[in-house]
Amino acid sequence: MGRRNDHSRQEIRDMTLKVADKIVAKEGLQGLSARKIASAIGYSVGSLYIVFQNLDDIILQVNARSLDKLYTVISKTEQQCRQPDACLLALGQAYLDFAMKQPLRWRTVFEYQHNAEIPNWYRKKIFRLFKLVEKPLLEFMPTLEPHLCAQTTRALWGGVHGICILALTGRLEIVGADSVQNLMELLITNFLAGLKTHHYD
Amino acid sequence: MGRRNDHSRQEIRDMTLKVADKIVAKEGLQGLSARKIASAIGYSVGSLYIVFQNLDDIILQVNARSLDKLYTVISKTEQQCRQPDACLLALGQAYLDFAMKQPLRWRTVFEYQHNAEIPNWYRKKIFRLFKLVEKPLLEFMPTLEPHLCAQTTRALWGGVHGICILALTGRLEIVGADSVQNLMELLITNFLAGLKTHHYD
DNA sequence: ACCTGAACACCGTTCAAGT
DNA sequence: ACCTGAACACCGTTCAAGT
Repeated sequence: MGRRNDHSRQEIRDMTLKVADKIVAKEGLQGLSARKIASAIGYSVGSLYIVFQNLDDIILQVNARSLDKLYTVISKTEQQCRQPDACLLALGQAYLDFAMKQPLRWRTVFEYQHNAEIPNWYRKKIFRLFKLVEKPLLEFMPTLEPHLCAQTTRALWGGVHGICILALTGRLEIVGADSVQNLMELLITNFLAGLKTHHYD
Repeated sequence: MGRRNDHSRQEIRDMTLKVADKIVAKEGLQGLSARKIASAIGYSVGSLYIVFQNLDDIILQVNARSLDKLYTVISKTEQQCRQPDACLLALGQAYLDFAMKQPLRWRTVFEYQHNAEIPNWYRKKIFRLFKLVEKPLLEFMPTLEPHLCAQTTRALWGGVHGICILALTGRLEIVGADSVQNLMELLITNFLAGLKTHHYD
């Protein structure tokens, strides 16, 4: 056995990630295994460990692709709206929409606990997402100092995220919430209305 | 082998849950396995499946105990405060505090995806928690109709929950949030201030 | 009747061995 | 040099067989 040279290392990487991405999207983290990926790309399990460090590494790459998809959706939303408060609401709804349409992909991004440290190129993908929210928030509250603006954005994101994850994991259903979109609107509009009452000068 | 009769079924149940609860608290879901529980209680794996349906069943029981612990903490908090807005903030902080002190237990409650349907006795444990939040919220907004009060409570819970889960999974750190408690206060106080601006009559 | 533990169908990861 | 697949140490769940 051995010595096929059918594909370059880069080609094996690409095939692996394509297959892993598909499995995560269709079956989630639970459905992903090194053996399954290997058989799908026509190589042995061992080969994966030549090209990637481990499964953790592969999942990080898949999650990076998911963040890119999310960025595409979120930045389109940000470009389409004018008024800052409507924009923030639309961004929250777009985040929810992405989570609902790609539930397994989205959950993998947030539920998988990476063992290795998160590399900088990955962190950058997160930060540029935040910038898309900080911008309309600053328009909404022009006197907000940068640091408070950043923290307020993170608080709002936390809230929006919580409603998404509870919806996806069926917890909102259990609890008798009638519409996720409704809860999202309640959270965002009340939060923004509350922010306005401060009118920092 | 077989026929020991050292313990009644109920005793085996109790031992199992005690051990499972300890493992979940110390090692989380990942550390929990039927084989590990079995060896800890001195019975074979097969015995667990005589007394419980499967691991799913065992985890549900463990999560029920966690909800009881949470209820104890939350109800104490609710009793100690007078002003409704301060109370709601304190409840959010108590929820966060529980999550931070029992991270693995708390995460198991929310991250484990049960295969079987959630039984009614378990749902009741959730509803009585909500009542502890709906009460001060109604005091804060006395004119809120019951249904909107329930939905508003769920929206606020979603928000609070999101900040907790992002904190526990290290996502807030990655994102450069400086203090979870800070974010929690930002979220709750702004949400409540926003609610007040509606003054439904 | 009660309990066991081998069996089945899986895991992630490694590394000696084959071409 | 490149790749394999058996090996190791695990999984959840079942069920024939032993006392």
